[in-house]
Amino acid sequence: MKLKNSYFYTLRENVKDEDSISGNLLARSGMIKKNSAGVYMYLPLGYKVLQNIQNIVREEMDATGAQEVLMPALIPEEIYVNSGRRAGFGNGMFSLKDRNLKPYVLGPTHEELFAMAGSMGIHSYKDLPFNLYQFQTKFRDEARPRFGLIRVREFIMKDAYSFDTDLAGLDVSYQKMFDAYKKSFDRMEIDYKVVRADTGVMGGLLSEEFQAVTDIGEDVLVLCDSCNYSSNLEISPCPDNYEDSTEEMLEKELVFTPNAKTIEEVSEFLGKKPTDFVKTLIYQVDDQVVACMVRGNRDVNQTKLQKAFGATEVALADFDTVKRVTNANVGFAGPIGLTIPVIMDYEIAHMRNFIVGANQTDYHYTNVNMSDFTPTKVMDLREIQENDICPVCGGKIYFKKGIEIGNTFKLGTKYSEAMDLYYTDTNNKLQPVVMGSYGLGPGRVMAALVEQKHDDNGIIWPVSVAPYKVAVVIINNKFEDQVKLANELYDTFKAQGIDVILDDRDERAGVKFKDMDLIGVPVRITVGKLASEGKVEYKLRTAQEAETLDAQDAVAKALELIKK
RNA sequence: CGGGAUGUAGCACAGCUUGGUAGUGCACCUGAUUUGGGAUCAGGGGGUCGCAGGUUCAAAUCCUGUCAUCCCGACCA
Repeated sequence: MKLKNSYFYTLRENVKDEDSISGNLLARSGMIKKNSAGVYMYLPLGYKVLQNIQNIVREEMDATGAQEVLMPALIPEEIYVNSGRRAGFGNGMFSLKDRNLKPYVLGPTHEELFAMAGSMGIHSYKDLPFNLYQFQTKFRDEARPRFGLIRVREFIMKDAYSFDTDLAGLDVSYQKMFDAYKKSFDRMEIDYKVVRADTGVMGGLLSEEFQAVTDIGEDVLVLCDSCNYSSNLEISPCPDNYEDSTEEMLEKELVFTPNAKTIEEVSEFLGKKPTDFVKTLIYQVDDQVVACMVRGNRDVNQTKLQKAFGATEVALADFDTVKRVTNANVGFAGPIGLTIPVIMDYEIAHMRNFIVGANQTDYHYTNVNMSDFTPTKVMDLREIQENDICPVCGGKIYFKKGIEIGNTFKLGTKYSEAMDLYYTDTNNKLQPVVMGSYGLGPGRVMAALVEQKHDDNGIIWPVSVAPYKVAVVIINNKFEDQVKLANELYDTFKAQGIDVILDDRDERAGVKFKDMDLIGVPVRITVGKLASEGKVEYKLRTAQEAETLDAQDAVAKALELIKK
């Protein structure tokens, strides 16, 4: 691309409505432009990056033998109603009506359509296995889009679906996809972790997430410092290996704790530690109201709660509900005398003489023991914390933040049964097809890469995804030897099939350097004063200093790096 | 969906309290001087001040409504 007659712009200042580093750098470098909340234009440079990412993924998908298709975004609502997922998505789906008032939705994910497509090609076990994938625009009406390309409402997703006769076949197909994901992310040089995750709305047997490690990530990754345990915080179990308290059990006592609602306030008032308390939190679990007990320094893991009840929605109960079930203001709930189900974390069974709310405004009970109440259910309810013991090896747990860039699911037969996707086995019996689904978000990869790889001057793209691999910069257009040599270098790279920029704008050198740094071109070749001697400067985006080389050597060096 | 804030030129903002010819920086155009890390000077173009009502002789400014965007929270395969 010769810049002089191309669409190219950069912004010198941050834009107001981008909150993240990546959102700002991508906007400032003219790669993306926000169009409405969570909806973006991909401009030429940005679209090239996106395509480079997609092409890597496409190559790895094709290498597994998967076949590319393209599904519609506009889908009759009844398809999701029939599969039972319409309610689950709720307001997360964009819905609309056609001229005959028939309801449609914009697809947020495509298991149903792929199951339908699968049925066209599946009759007997001889038709299996195979794998279909697509790059296609998804629509999700996020409550709060944010962080540039990371949480958006319209985005391209690569989704793949495997079809097998049985679980053993699924394992093979799954592993192939899993490996293809690893290869793809490795080629993009992104820093990522694989974690076990909740299967959520997707359902199924197993879910693993590929998480790009960055501080603005919205997921918490649970990692172990001595083994390779890794899990999403949502599902990370806490082993029941607490030590039993050996305190002598005392008689429970009602104490006046005026205006002390939070654990901090009550512990200060009573001169106790948060670990001496048991929190009782009132949750709305679908239509039920339940009480959840965890130790004072712990938090309830809502995903665990949700799974225990097989619920679709879990949220802290509102003020009025709390008042109704506890007969007290928020902050004084406790297990004694409650008529709703009481779910208790099993750590509490090991405690003695703890403090709970008394279900009476401004009162708590001290010296409470297990003999004072009967929980409905005792289970692993709390959220794992840093420095906890690793559930696998006993090492120490630490957290990192991550952005989910890929997700692989072993779906099993959930969708095939819902969508009537059966095959005839060797005994002439109908069997449900066993499916897997595999998502990957190229836009998130793009944003995550910028979050991970940037400096004060701008983006630092890995060669594999950089929109242009080399920038040939003419210092001063008035000198014909510079213009001539730069054009020769440009043509040489072009002839090699390399994406190259010729910065032939009538700008000062400083402007060109700043721009090439901002957009993150990996190699810069500067054609300046020494052009008459056939010498140029060669500088990597990551390097501090440039080196002076013969033009041919600079080209050779660049080619070696790019074609590696 | 709850709480908070903001909408003025392509971008970032001032002006609003106390109504009276719409401004600054960057970007853009012309010219000159410059020319190796976001040049300087001079001149210039571009905005019905988010939108709709209302008050007023007069509204960017005051009032009402509405839409949009952002932040915090809830939610999120």
